[in-house]
Amino acid sequence: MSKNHGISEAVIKRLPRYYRFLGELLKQNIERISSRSLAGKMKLTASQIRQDLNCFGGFGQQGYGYNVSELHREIGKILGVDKMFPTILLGAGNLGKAIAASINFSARGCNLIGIFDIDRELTGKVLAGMNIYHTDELESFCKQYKPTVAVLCTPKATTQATVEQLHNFGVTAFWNFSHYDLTPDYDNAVVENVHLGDSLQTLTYKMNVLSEKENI
Amino acid sequence: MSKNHGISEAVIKRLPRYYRFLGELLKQNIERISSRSLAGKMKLTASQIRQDLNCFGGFGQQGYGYNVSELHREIGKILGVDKMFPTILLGAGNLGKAIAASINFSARGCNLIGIFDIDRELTGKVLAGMNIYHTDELESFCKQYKPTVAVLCTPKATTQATVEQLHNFGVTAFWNFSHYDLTPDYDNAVVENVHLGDSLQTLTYKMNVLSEKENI
DNA sequence: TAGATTGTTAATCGATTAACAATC
DNA sequence: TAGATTGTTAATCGATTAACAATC
Repeated sequence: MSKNHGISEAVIKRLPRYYRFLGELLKQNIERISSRSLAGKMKLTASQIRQDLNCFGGFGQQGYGYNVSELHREIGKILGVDKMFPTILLGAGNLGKAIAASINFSARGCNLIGIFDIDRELTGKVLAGMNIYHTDELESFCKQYKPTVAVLCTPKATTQATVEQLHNFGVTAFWNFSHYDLTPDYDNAVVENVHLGDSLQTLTYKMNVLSEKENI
Repeated sequence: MSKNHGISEAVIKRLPRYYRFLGELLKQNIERISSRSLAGKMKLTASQIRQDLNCFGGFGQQGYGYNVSELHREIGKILGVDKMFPTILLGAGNLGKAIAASINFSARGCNLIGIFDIDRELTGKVLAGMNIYHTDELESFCKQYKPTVAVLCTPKATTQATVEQLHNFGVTAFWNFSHYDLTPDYDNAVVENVHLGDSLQTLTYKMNVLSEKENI
């Protein structure tokens, strides 16, 4: 796991949210904002916002606050929204299809260039404007197009092997939706595990607590 | 937001993962496990596991460790996997369809009983074995079936209004996939926001850090 | 009994919040 | 200049880790 230039995971997780809120303000033609007023909108503290932003530089100005469009641009740069990481998606099942169709990859520095599945029924069909390739073609595709990001919508059982293969082919970032918990042992790899089932269960846990409370 | 019986958010977020790993061990017919050995598998510390579990009770035994099937059952009970919260899904777009089809709701204490969309093109079609209803029927449906959990795959713009409406109809848990950040002002409501775009951006951030490091 | 491993208290570490001097 | 608000240091809070007595 990379050391993230010393920026804590907690701060990193908040960055995309800052970026979104600033984008909203920009749309509303709001020119400047204070940490206090942004904190109000985002349900954070002004202190935390100033601390977070100062991890990356002094974007504000005393007595004025932050220039919305400048701050938005700076955070965008930090997040790499202007990048074009060649990205592939593996597993064109229900979730894979939905992600290919509904995520705006290019607004997030990723360029989706290929979709793969083992099912020959799907191979050749079109999804999100691109052909679905058979997994057999993965190696030659990677050699030619050199993707660096992979979206994993693969079954639990095959994920680990797929990751090892992809890593050999030069993929270093894994957005993992499979039920397999990916903990990369490579130094030069980054992982983001998304486990939707776990997310639903934290909700049901809270729901249980809530309903117990009400039954008292 | 509910106070979760004093259990910290960090612990709650780890519970579903404990449950999954214990389920795996159970499948492998492993009878008992020590906090040390579980920590090795889950890449946590033994200390943390013992602390986490002791929030809910003394499930282990000195000198022995934890009985896998007992601990699995206990955590399942805490998460409420045996519940049957009536659940509805709003928005049968790409993501809504994928979630309806790919999430095992019943294994997580939820019983998906209805899918709704404003698009009359979709109304009447079948998804995940059930009819898609028009949003107009939401009120009468809620009065009859009293769902308590809602999955929101709705557009950003309509989410807040939908939540207010649903809350009036008795829905108290919201699994929110819309791009709108839900921060419920009700006491008797729980929310889990899932923002897939944000998740991808934390990955691209780390990818940027990684590629900068390599270019040194 | 001796060995193992928990439950739990104490120590450490990190993240959030508060305070305030610097400065626009 | 006076008022506002940042950047930054110090204080607080909470979560993780370490240690160890209790006990199976």
